[in-house]
Order: sequence, then C-alpha cells, then structure tokens
Amino acid sequence: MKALSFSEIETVRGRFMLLFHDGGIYEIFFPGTAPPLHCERRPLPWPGLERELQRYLKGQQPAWDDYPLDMSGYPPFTRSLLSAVRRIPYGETRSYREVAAEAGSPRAWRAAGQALKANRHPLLVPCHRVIRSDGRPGGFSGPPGWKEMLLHLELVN
DNA sequence: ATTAATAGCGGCA
DNA sequence: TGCCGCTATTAAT
Repeated sequence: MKALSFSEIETVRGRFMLLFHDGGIYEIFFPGTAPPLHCERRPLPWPGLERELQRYLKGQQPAWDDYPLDMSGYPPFTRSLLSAVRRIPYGETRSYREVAAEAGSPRAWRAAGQALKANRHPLLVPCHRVIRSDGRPGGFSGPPGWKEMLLHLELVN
C-alpha cells in the first residue's frame, strides 16, 4: 500500500480526521475517535470533498459519490456490500436483507452486519441508511447517537 | 484447524 | 412469545 497521510476537516459537528493517499481515501474518523496518527499531515488531493462534508453536516445533499475510496483490506463480500450501500440514495433507507441481496448474496443478511462493522468509510459509505426491518435500534460503529442524528438530518430535508 | 460469535431476518410452534 | 437456521468474516481455542 502507498504511504498514508492525514488531513483534518473542521465542521459544525467537530473535527473529522481522514487517512488517505493519492489513490483514494483509506479511512474516516468521527470527531474524537482518531488514534494517534504518526504519518504526514497534508492537504486533501480532492479540494471539493471538504466543502461537501461541511455542506452535508449542515443538512444539504452532498455530491461525493465519485470520490475514490481505497477498499484494500476488505474481503470480497464486504467490498460488494459496501458498494451496494454507497448506492442508497440520500434520504432513503434499506434493510440488511435488501443490501445483502443487492451485493449478490440474498441470504447473507447476518454477514451484512459483520461487513458494516468493518466499514472504514462512514458517511461516504452511508452505513447509517441501513436499518433493521423490525424498527428496533440496530447497530453503528461510530459514536453513540450519530446514526440517529445523521438519519434525522437527511430525512428532515 | 476447528469452533464460537457477530451492526439481523423470517418462519414456525 | 421463543427457537431455529441461515451467510461471510473475524476472534478465540
């Protein structure tokens, strides 16, 4: 893998940390969740992305579908599942069953949860749009409350 | 190398 | 209501 750098994005919801290299974004950290990063700090190679993130957290629909993600390290099913999740339109939700089917394994809903747990690209891969079909809370790997907050942000508009 | 556990779901009693 | 099996992946034994 290429050498990683990091960058910070200041938003109304706090300071996000992005790990990236020239080929794409490797990982995104919610405010306060980044481990100590001992690589170089440098500006993002994709100038529009910072603005899209700030727009999104202020309730505007983002246009970030085409920014490159570094999916290395994800197993095959996880890759296709995350790609399927990325195609969920802004403001819509899907069940675990639906995204698993979209990823090509209609019976792998349980594995879909495992794959989402491994998601290094929250927001850009909108895992918060995947909810349980029975309406119970469901899970989220980010900080408590963020899933609900992001859904509310999108559904209000 | 094998087994358990997991961000879930629907069927069936 | 409770039990069962199901899939892909990781963690534990």
